[in-house]
Amino acid sequence: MTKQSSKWLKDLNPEQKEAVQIIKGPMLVLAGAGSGKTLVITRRIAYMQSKGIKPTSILAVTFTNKAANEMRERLADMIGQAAQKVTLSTFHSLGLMMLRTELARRKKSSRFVVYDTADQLACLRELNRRIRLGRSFDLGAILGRISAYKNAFLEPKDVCPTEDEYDQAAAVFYPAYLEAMQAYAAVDFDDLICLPTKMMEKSEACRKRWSTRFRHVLVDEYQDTNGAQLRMLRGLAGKHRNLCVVGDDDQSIYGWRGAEVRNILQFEKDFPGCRTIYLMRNYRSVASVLTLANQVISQNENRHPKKLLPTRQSGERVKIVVSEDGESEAVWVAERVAQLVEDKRYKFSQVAVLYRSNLLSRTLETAFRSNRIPYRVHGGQSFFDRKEVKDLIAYLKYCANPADSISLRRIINWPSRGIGPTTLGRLSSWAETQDVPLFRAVGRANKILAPADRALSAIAGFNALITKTRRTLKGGVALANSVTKLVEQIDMHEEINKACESGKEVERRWESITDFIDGLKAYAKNKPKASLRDFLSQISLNELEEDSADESGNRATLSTLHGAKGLEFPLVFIIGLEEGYLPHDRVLNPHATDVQSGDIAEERRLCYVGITRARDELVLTRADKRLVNGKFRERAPSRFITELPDDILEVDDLTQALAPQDARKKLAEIKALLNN
DNA sequence: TGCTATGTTATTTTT
DNA sequence: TAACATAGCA
Repeated sequence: MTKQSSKWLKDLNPEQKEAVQIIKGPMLVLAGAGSGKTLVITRRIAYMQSKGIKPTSILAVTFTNKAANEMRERLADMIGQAAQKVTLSTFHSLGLMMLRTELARRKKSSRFVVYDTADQLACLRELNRRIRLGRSFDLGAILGRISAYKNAFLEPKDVCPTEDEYDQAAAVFYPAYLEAMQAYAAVDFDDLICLPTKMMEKSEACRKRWSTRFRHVLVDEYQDTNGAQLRMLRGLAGKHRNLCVVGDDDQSIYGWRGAEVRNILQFEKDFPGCRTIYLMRNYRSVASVLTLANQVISQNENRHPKKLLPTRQSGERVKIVVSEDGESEAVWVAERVAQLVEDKRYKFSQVAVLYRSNLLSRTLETAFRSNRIPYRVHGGQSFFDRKEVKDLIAYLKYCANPADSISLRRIINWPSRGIGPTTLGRLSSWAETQDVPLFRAVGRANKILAPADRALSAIAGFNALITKTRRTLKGGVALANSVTKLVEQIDMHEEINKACESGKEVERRWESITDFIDGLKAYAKNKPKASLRDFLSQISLNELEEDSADESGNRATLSTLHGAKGLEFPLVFIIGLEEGYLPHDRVLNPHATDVQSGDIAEERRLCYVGITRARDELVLTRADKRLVNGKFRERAPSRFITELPDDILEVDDLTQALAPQDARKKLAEIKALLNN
């Protein structure tokens, strides 16, 4: 073995070594939480390179862009420049890249835009006007079903009729949706996986191109892949079989959006002769945390039975703190954090508070603010989801792709310029009968509307604005300038002014716009060659890095349990350990609209993921009652706690903290204080 | 056409 | 509770 190669095996345990060293053929790495998974993946790539494999022939797929960036950084620390040559991306950006490349190859236009969920819903809303099924449907539920059809590669004609009325509605919407998306020249997230996969399945030459380009494929978080992604992998790596997947069935938490745990449980069947490696030594958490984690997850069935093995000392017993209500829970956590930081036990940045639902972050934020604890909320509403930013993006999308009627509808009367529903209705029915995109009608409005129509001049103004903007939007550094101009021309500031109640609100919203333009500037500076369309797809795929300046700041993290996947913190709080949150109410009482009913096992895995984020100290909390939908409700402790052996948790019941005589004493103390 | 008031209605997780 | 939609009114 060369010196170069052995360098990448240093300080690894035997299983890790094996996972790094065997680079040919299919491999399944079952990597428990905190078992050095990222280390193994990056070392493996470095090792491959040292063995003469070209970095350009390596593809590593991760679940989120953040994970991809992180991995690239760690890889760059190891192999420097060569790290840039490795293709490291999410399934979705990989699919987009493949799609663009293939279309260019076939000399077809790649003038499409990527629709995010909000755009998809707008598209369905549009169709809903036309389709008008007897009653109103939850369009989100329909969208979920359409997504399921797509991921199963079902054509509208293949959709089997069922009794469920949502299934029936979705079957009606499905062909219309496909048609509309085609007309808008738009693709959705599912298309980014399915279209390139279909291309590979249809054309052996195409499949070969990609599987030769990527001779070695690595997939992280394999437990979160869905059926379509498996099919994509089959196309890429089915022949050369140099496919290494890494994951943990116990951390599968995206079943609700179509992830198939089955993929990881059956990998050995899908790729016979595969090597399976267990990474079960945990280097992250103290033993007490691992005991709890193992206990919680062992209640699940249908899993590879396994246990995390501690390598660190025992640590303190995990506490469960019981508060009176949600507010006192949040206050207790905030005060505790403040105390521990003041005692120099932790820095703010070492602390995370995790919860099942975003709803719970509100009270927490209030409590943190009043305790002057700096924090950042991970997840939640994204910057690009804010209304004003979305409006601005709609302008850009329309400029990039006039066929995008959804964006056109969004902006044609925003800010209001007197092009109301009546006018729009006339234009769109003309477009529909002529079977052309809406923008054609907008372009020829003077032929369609009555000559005296007051909307005509408004439309002319709108068209002029777009033409002018489009000319300047060619990309590069000029991008930010022309967006600034656009913002001035539509007088966005005034528009925001009108829409807001308070001056503070105006300030906040206006800041989003300036932030957006700043982001655009930074982007153009980084990638001077990038086009407007590149920029837009990066936004849809969440690929833009957030400002890294405040990431390094010393702040506590508030995050959903889902958002915390892959992260670790010395001190972790998990709040709301109650029936209704963990497991979530939606799982206990499924709705008729749900595509698939969730399952308790996934909720338990979510709990497990949360627990295993903690390095040194873990605190669980719950409240006896809580404000739910504006009403106080009694809350029962989570079954994930009550099903555990008694001695595993230390109970700290704040509601029982004061016996009556103590309470009287306390009261006297307070009175004395007041009298002073 | 736009605004306001009223009612309604849902409240999980996100590439 | 609060966000959102729709109907009704100016």
